[in-house]
Amino acid sequence: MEMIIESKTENSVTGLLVDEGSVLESCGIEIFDGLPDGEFEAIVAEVPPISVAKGTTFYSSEDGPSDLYLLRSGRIELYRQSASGKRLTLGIISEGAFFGEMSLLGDVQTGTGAVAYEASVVHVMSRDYVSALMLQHPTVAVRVVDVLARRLQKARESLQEMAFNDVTGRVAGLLLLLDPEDVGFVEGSSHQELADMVGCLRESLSDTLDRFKRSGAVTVGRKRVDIRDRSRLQRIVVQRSGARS
Amino acid sequence: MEMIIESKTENSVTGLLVDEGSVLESCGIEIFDGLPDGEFEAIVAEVPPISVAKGTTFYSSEDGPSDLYLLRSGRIELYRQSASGKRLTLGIISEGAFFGEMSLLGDVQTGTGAVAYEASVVHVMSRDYVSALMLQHPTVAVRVVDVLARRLQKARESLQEMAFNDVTGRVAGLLLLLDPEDVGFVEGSSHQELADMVGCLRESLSDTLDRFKRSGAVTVGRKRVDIRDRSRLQRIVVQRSGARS
DNA sequence: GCGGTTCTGTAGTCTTGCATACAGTTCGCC
DNA sequence: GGCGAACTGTATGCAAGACTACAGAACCGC
Repeated sequence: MEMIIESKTENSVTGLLVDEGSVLESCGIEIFDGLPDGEFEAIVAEVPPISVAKGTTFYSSEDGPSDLYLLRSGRIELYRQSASGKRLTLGIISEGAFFGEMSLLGDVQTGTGAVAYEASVVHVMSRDYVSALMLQHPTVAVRVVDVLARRLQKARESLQEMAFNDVTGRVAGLLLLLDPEDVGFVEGSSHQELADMVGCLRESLSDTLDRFKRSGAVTVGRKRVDIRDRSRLQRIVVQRSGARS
Repeated sequence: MEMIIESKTENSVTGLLVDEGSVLESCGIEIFDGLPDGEFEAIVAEVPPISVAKGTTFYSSEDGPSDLYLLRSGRIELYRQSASGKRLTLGIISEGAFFGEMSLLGDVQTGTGAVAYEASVVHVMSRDYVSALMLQHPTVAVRVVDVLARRLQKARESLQEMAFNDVTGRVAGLLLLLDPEDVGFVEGSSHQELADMVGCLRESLSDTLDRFKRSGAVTVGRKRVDIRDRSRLQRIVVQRSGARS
């Protein structure tokens, strides 16, 4: 259900992952950070950047990824889709992060899709290239471990939320997560997209938002939700997580 | 919801993880396999094995893990628990695998618990020790990446199943997964435990099993389910995965 | 064998959210 | 400015499953 957001002021409730790799240092790629000067450039020289238009599919449900992708700029949506067309957004990968990690495994797993959420630039690296890289630069391997451990953590949190919270609680958590910095609003996502993140129907989501609106917790606009009473949303999340009675 | 099973004849439907690290080679620890002779012994000498009784808690929901654990023998249950006491089994770690990987991250995340499912023996390694180890032996790091990528994959499959399948479909998938070798039965788990794996009430699970029984797909005994018609269960899984109509 | 404990069967109520079906609205494009 | 597409509001039936509440059955230890 939940996307998996990774951000500094992180909300552990939903486990959504957005803005992954937001803390960038020297080279702008999370797993290559801290390499000796010049190394990064040498590595990247081997795999020239490729620009893709919004909507480009990197791999889809039928064929899993066979490469690892480094996102140089733009945003990528990771998702799963059911036979009947229902979609579940697993996460949004943003600048500096990688995706397609299943390709690191010998046996390519099918099931996940990745599509460009907006125009993006990526480096494409083969499984073998990445393996060699990690063996040669242990710090890179350690960084990858770090990122994967974090994503696993988030995925399990999502699982937990899916298991314990009802739609109301999940939506409340999502809103808090999509506005971690407390900017006061969430913009750019349609109800359908939000629904895909929490794993419910669009109608159920609209309905839930409407209830939030009537209770004064939020205000809704087209592709926009303004958070009026953050603490109320927080209370909803707590109440709905496991204490159904 | 789903446990995460890792086994050779793997069932991609549920994404359950059981029998992780079942393919063991030289040293018996998945991440240390393939090290030069003597290296493994040297590493382990630093962290003597510790025996724990069944039911021992390694870390609980309140305080996340601060160490990495290598399971030498026995089985460990990873779980999450809600405020109201509902439990969700994330996975069963078995011989040769590690757990507590969140400790590899700087910020210790809370939420997951780990408890000995049976009498077990573990090595306990500090975060720093593991980091140093990975830097010194890149092959170890690469192995860890491999395992984490696989677990992430499984966790996302569980998420997907949780989002798209109803309880009936999930239970069918669970049974198939708990009997990957087609032994013909699943033994040793109470209805409560099975329910914790699929993320539903015990009553709902009993009910579902009963329906399976009446349809001739299974036979149920105390802590035992015999699978009579495997293909029927498979059909149920497919039908229920996304095509609710 | 007895008593407690753990496990399983059953039943009934009630809420949630899916499925379906439209109507209205805003937006972008021509 | 108008048309079509994408987005949002609303309503209704309906089934799944949570929650509650017991009762019987199998096991365990003494």
